[in-house]
Amino acid sequence: MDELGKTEAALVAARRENLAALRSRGSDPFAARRFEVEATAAELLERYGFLVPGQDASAEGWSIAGRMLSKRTMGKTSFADLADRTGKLQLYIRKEEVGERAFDDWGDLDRGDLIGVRGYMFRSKLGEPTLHVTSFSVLGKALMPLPDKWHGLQDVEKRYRQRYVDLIVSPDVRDVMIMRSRLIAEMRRFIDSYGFYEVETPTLLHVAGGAAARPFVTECNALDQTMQLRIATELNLKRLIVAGLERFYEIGRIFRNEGIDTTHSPEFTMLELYAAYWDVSDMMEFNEALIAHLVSVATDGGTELPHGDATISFARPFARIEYLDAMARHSGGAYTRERLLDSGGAQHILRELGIPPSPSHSHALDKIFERVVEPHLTAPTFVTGYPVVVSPLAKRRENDPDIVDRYELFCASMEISNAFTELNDPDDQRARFAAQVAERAAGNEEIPEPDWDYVRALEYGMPPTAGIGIGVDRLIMLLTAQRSIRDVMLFPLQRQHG
RNA sequence: GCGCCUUUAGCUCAGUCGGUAGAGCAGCGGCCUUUUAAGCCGUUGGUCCCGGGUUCGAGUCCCGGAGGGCGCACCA
Repeated sequence: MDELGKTEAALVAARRENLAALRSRGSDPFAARRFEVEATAAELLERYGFLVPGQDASAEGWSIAGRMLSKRTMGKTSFADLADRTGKLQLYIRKEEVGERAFDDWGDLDRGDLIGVRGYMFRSKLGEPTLHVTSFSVLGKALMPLPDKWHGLQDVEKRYRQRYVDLIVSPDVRDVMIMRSRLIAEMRRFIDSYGFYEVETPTLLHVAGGAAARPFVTECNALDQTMQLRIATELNLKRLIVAGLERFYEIGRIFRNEGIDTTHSPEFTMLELYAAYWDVSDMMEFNEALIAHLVSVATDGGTELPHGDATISFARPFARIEYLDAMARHSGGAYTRERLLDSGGAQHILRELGIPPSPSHSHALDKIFERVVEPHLTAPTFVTGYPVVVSPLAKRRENDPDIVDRYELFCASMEISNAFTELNDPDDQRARFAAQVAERAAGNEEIPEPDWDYVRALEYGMPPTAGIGIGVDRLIMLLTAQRSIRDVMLFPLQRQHG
């Protein structure tokens, strides 16, 4: 634990004195067990919105609990702000009504203390709906001082490291986290309405596969074996397609041992969903409906999201463009199919762009796309038809075997989802894994070791299937207009210091 | 990994040309029966991120380091 500075120690000491005073009057904050909460702040504000200044509803008593965020005492009366999970409610208390002993307790309350109060609603002279307190109990004491009541917590590092403090004093942050929870619940509800099961698959794996990323490595003591944290849920989920579950999804934590920036976190939440007998076009319809629905929820029925100084429209249908057409369009026709689908041609384009050479054809294509096309994808856009070299798990097009039936949805220059018709031909899959072995041997550490049992699963027969992965955190960023992925995570990873 | 910015009281921030550290809030002591960043009077509180260096003298200048933010690189 960090040592306290002298000033801070004095503040804590003052609060401990108030704690002792409360205990001496039999009001030990830490002795409280439970409190019967009859209403929330939001409920009382809603219910008594009709009161006019000076009017009260003293016939109806309510109890409410929360944290006292400020106190304004004027001799024998006092106002305070009480915050619960739904918002803030002003409290009003008079010494002559609650008695000296209770009012002394009130005087020993510090900003941040937890209390339960009973009283009735009225509207104050200045028009604020307020609970007139007739009795209260102290339910917990804040020994540590809260940040500045006006400016709140501005220190970004402290906000992430002590998120509990940030959440106490920053309503905006709390609102984002609550909206995140609502949106994920809404995602589940929407998906469930299509008859999907929610499943959970292991995060600890012997070989992390299904994506290209460096894994976290750990030890399993009981097995005395090295394990990896999953980098995708894809392969296990498709085993469940083989198993016959047909429609299911997983919303789970994924771990990638790579860079950290405003759109990348080492652990993040991914939605992966699979539907037997769907193809990529079915998935695109579903994806578009899901996103449009979530935009509607986030904006109270709207179709536009704020993004920086602009707004982005999510009115359906979203834009659609073929991968190769997008490359051609944004290069003035210079990046042709022939050049892109040839490994040497792609490397040559990299040189033209001044990008260092890539270890593989697939890597080169991703670099080119990222540089040339992605910055233009502000409005929601489905980019369709990816080269097979960047899609080792997707099914080739019937009439164009160099291209797979896949799309990625981009928005605000971020990749939001990635979907394809799944490759279910075990021989083709085996061949593509074998090609990856070569790439891995050539030094691309992000290429996973092949999961040969997955190929064996395909040999039992997998129906035609479409699958999708959606980066939940990035989607929440979009829906809540946050510029950093850390701002949609409760406890973002920070370096340990000391 | 590279660049830019940043770190001063519990919190939010000033700190000039290098001259011995300031405000507001919070806290503490008063006054105050409808306030809301309550108000008024008084007052406590400092490892200026850490370590070196230059200097008579460093929060300030120089070097090194740490944490954080942003950008680049990296990142299916």
